[in-house]
Amino acid sequence: MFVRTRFAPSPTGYLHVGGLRTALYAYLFAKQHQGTFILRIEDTDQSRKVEGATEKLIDALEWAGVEFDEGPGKEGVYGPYIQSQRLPIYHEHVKQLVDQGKAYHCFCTPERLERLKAEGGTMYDRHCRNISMDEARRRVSAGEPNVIRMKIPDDGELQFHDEVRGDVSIAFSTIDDQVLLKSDGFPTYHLAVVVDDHTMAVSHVIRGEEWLPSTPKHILLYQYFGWEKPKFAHLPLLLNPDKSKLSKRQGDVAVEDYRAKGYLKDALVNFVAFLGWNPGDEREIFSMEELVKEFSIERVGKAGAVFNIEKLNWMNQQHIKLQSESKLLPLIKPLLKLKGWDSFSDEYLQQVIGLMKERVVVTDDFVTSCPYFYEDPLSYDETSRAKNWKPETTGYIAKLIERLQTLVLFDAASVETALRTTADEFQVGAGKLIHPMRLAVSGAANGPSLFHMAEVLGRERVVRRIQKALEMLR
RNA sequence: GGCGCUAUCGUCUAGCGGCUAGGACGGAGCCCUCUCAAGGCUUAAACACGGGUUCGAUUCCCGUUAGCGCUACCA
Repeated sequence: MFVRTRFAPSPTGYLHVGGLRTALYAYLFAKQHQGTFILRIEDTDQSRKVEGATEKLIDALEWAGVEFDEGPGKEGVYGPYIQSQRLPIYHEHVKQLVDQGKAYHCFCTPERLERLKAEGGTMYDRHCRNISMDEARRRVSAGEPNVIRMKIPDDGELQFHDEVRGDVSIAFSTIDDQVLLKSDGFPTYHLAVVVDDHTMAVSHVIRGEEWLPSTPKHILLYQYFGWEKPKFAHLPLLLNPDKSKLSKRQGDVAVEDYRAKGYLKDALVNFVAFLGWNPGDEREIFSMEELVKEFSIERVGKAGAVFNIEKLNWMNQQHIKLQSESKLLPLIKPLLKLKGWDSFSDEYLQQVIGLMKERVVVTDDFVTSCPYFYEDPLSYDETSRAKNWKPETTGYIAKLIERLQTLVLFDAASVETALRTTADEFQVGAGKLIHPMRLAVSGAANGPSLFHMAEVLGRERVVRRIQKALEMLR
């Protein structure tokens, strides 16, 4: 099968997670069939221009690992890939339609259109459809503002097959004479999408469900042009927890937001892939490579899916656990730098990552949940102090620190032996020393294994912190 | 309002005529344990409603209801 898919966002300033999923599905489908994945920028609305939006979009896609083969900056024979740079192509095509009587100039003013609507009209009344070609040409050359509308048949219906929804049919009587070319000379989405998908040889149009109702118009255009139509697949929407269309108001929707919050690209990609698709068995953790191998349009669901942060968190945790310390390291270093903690060796940090990997949900946690790996405790957890630092504790710890100072090898096993021996001497449980020592060394009530933590921190820090705690906590 | 799409635990979902309706997240409990996690085990929790078709419907058909989408010279 010859496959070319595309992701065709309008440059709004950021990549929406729903857009990420649409792009991902189109990408997975193309890659799986050794096809081509195209990025096309749909910027035909001049009033909605956002500076730098395309760059941000590309940046987010690249971060996520959804790499396009053709698109802005990767010009192929089908370019340009930015619609505002393709105006002549649209003009040439729409002229053809007008000449063939499949579209017509409409001179109705915005005021007239508004009046029509105010009077209860739900569709354009086709007022300009009957203007003769000659008159239309005359008025156009006289400079009268106009748009070009496509003629929709009076009756009948259009049926088409959707790869995820099956057969869909819509009566022509419910479809408006769609504007194809705006008065500013820019095409509307409907014209541009059809012309571009055809001229770019797109084989499968994979897009959001919001486009389903206008697909008949698009198919009619393919017929008007005498082109073979691509296959269509309309994806279910991503929803807010209250089931409304996923929006900014109810949380983060930009891919950049999740990136900034410390989610791994693998986790976000895995998660959005599973919003509307599953492999049919019980596996859930997938890499991009596995998704490419296993994805299938047939298994894409039809119902909208709520974007559930809790599950994303779990998935991120799973992916962090799977990631090696060395892969995680470059993700953590910039975060440490922000805190001014940038003097640690890679080796030390990888040990910290090894201990923390199973206890974090986002990468920020490697920094914020365990400051004790980067600086001496500034305070001590009050609850733990009240519970674990009794009057007799000072004596135990004082003895323990002596032993720690004389250890030949300061590793987890030796520290543990030293602590348990001390506990035995005082005839108390090891817990009577473990908890106070943890408090002294980290200032926190919980964290990784105390003995391993001690090994990673090293004798110097551990001894220093315990001595300080002995003064502070007595 | 019109048109369209959709409908299994709270959430993501499996199921493609016969199942004790399965899994995952989250919740509860237990185990492990130096704490927190991780992990293991157990548990509560769903077929929107009403008609058909059928020996038999979660599954097929038709309604109803609900949700969502579209209804721009926005995409």
